[in-house]
Amino acid sequence: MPRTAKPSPRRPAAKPRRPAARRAPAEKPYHHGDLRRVLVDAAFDLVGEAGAGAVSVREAARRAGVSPGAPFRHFQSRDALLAAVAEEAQRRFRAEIDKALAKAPADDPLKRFRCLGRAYLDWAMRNPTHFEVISSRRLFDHGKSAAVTRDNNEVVGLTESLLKDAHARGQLGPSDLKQVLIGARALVYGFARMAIDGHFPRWGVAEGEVDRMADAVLDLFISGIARRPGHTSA
Amino acid sequence: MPRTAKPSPRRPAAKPRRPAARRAPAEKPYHHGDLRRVLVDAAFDLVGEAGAGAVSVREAARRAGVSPGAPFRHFQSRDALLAAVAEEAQRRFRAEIDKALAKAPADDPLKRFRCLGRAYLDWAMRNPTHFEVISSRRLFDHGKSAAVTRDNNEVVGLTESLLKDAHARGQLGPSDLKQVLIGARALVYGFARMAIDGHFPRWGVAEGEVDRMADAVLDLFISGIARRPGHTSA
DNA sequence: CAAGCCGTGTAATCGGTGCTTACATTCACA
DNA sequence: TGTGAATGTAAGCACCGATTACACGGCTTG
Repeated sequence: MPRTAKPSPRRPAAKPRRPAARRAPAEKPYHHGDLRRVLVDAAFDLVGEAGAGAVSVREAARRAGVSPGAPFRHFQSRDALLAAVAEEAQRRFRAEIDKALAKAPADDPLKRFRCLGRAYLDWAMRNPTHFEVISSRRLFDHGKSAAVTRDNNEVVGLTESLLKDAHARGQLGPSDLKQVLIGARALVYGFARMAIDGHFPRWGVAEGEVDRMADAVLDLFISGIARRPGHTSA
Repeated sequence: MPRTAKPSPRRPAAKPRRPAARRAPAEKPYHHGDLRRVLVDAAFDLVGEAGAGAVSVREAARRAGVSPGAPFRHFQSRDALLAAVAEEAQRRFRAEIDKALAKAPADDPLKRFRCLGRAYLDWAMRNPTHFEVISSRRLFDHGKSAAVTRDNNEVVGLTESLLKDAHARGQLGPSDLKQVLIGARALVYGFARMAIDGHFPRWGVAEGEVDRMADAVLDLFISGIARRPGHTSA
């Protein structure tokens, strides 16, 4: 695949490329300072600019100002490079989740639960291509990255424990917790993907409405699982 | 991309390219019978075998027994070929939806609504790669195919009208219909994508449980929007 | 029936891609 | 200070999408 056949912006060079180990930056040291890092950054940017499909080893090498074979010293394959990008994306995603939860009321699990969902949607809609990388396999094999897997499992555990806390406090109705967990996750993941995959226009949701709709749908779901007058909580 | 680097079966050639003009299809007529159809079928199979990424014009040509340039007489680009595959997939998807609705009780909109969701999930999980083709843009531009767009809009309209009917019959609670529509769609789409993208294992849902979980989640959502004792329906 | 247009196939070619191998350079450590 | 390991370059393979010039032959038309 011509990989969307970019005109290949190709930086005008001008890369000091680091203070050089000892003296005189000397134009172009044979060894790149931290090629691995630069390659991941370049690939990360490529994902942001045109999606995972736009990532090519050669383009990353071009942006790093290095020969086409060089990246293979650091990444066994294109997929490995993409996996590194996924790890970076997953790290940032996780950080935003944590930040949002830090701002949420510490003593209301159900509100924290909702806040988690909202933060998830916010990040996904603001970083659609990176979200896709960390979400859909086929773009890269999640099993290949222990870091992504671990981070993911932590988010799962976090979600689960918030739900359990809410249940313990009597905030939830009689529904099965696991079903609620999966339902919530499906709802949020589906909403994010609808946005990313461009489904909203044909479902009658205009660009500017998406944010409010996100809130409304979260509220709808939560009101559906919350304890209601007239029901016991178990 | 080596596009999964197939060993490239490559027919044993033997193309005398005989006159064979008049009768007896004999060996190999210069003109293929219906190359376009055969190419779409081949590409359709490729999607089923290894996903949309595995579709290459050359492989489709190989399977059709024609030269690599031949497909371009029928499809302007690889994307156009993929769009044709998407149309075929969308057609089959739509057919299954209609079939399922034909079996559903005609006088219970809410049950028909649930049945539609279940049929959606069934088809998606049985045809993950084709579902992905008709769902995520980036694989092909939905705007390029009027047929896919039309079919999609019909499904949207169908869903919407079922919901309206349910509301008119007092089967629903006081929630905003549009929010219910989007919530339902997000839930179902998200569930399907979780299955396709391999999320269920890390969310604690084993292979064999997915089907029951699908039912449970549908019920959970519907019970959340259905009219409940103690509430008026509007 | 013959002529020839034109749709549809082939062959050759171009540039882009992932990836490998052989070689060159430099760093870091003994 | 010398040397091996790490890391870059150069060249090249196979595959891909896409384009072009040319070959075939079914079809209409005179």
